[in-house]
Amino acid sequence: MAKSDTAERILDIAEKAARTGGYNAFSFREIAAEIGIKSASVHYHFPTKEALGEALAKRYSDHFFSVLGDPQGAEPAELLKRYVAAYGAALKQDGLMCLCGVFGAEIADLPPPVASATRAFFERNLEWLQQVHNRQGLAPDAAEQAAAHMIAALEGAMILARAMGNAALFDAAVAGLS
Amino acid sequence: MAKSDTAERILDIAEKAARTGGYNAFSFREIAAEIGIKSASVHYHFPTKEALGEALAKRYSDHFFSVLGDPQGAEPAELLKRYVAAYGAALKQDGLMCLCGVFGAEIADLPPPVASATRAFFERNLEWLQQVHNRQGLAPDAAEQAAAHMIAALEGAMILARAMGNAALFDAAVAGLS
DNA sequence: ATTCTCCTATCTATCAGTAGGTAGATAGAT
DNA sequence: ATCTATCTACCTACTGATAGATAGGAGAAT
Repeated sequence: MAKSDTAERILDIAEKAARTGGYNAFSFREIAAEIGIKSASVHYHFPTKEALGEALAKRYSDHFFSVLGDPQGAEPAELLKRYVAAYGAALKQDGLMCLCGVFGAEIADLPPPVASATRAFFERNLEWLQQVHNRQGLAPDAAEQAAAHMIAALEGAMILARAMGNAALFDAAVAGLS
Repeated sequence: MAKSDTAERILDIAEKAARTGGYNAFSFREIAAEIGIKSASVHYHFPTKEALGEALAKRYSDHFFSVLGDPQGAEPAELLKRYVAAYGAALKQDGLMCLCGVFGAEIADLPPPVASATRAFFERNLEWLQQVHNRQGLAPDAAEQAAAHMIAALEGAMILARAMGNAALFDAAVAGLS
């Protein structure tokens, strides 16, 4: 196995906590307790908290884009529907925020490697969406605007829906997007 | 004076920290140190952290809506421009996130009174916008959708712009809104 | 086969730092 | 005298992190 089972479990537990309450919401002790090991053993897999945070953001980003697939693949309209659905699934299936949305909100207080991995997530989002919008015939400027707008609306819709405790608000907020 | 000068300074410092890194980013000790008093003295003005957090969200909300004014006042189009500008100012003048945007992202981990005050902010936003959209002739359902969409896009645009370290992305993301 | 060596993954025990919070004293103003 | 706002001094709980020990398995050398 490339990554040990324990390392994956650490990431799973940390991700859930981070997507609930941000970077300060997961701790080595709590993760360890949930797995049934000692906090020192968590440090064996991830030497520092920022290393764990960085791994978290990278894994989240990779999973996210593996779901979306190639922006040059399926029909643009289908890809955009898939994109909106991916955010909706994160909210409704997991019942959690987008990891990088939470990290993005507190980015100025994150350790540089974590902030950087978070930035990379949004950078990849912008690129992916711009490619899809280009295929729809939008000019580069318009494609960038449309991409930024979609990301913003989706991240914000998650916050709004969670803050109000009303998942239907997510759908209302993104109704016109795809 | 209704609120002592010290209490206002406490709120100012806490707000800045919270809008940078969330609820866990401000502490009684740091606030006290910045003012030049002891942390026990901060507890005199706000007995608990959740009381401070609640006061923070309420003051932020009140300031915000006092800037916006009466939704039945100026022309709807003008009000919407003002609404978008209020978010833009929070980002560009203060260089910070929307307080309730940050709190909203981590709402599931906030003490109930803070979560409640955060929810109230979004509730007020929805109501204010719905009134304005109603005046523009939108049906109730469409007005609610439009309101949710605007809030989402603006909160998300702040996150995106800050995460990417590029304030122009905010403008790009909200270009079509008002 | 047995022994030696190395690696993985965990443990115990501990550290310094910081968190929020409290009790009780005190100086100064009303 | 009382109230306001601060102080000193302390508590318990938790944070991330480290040092050093240990058990068990894998592979190589004898």
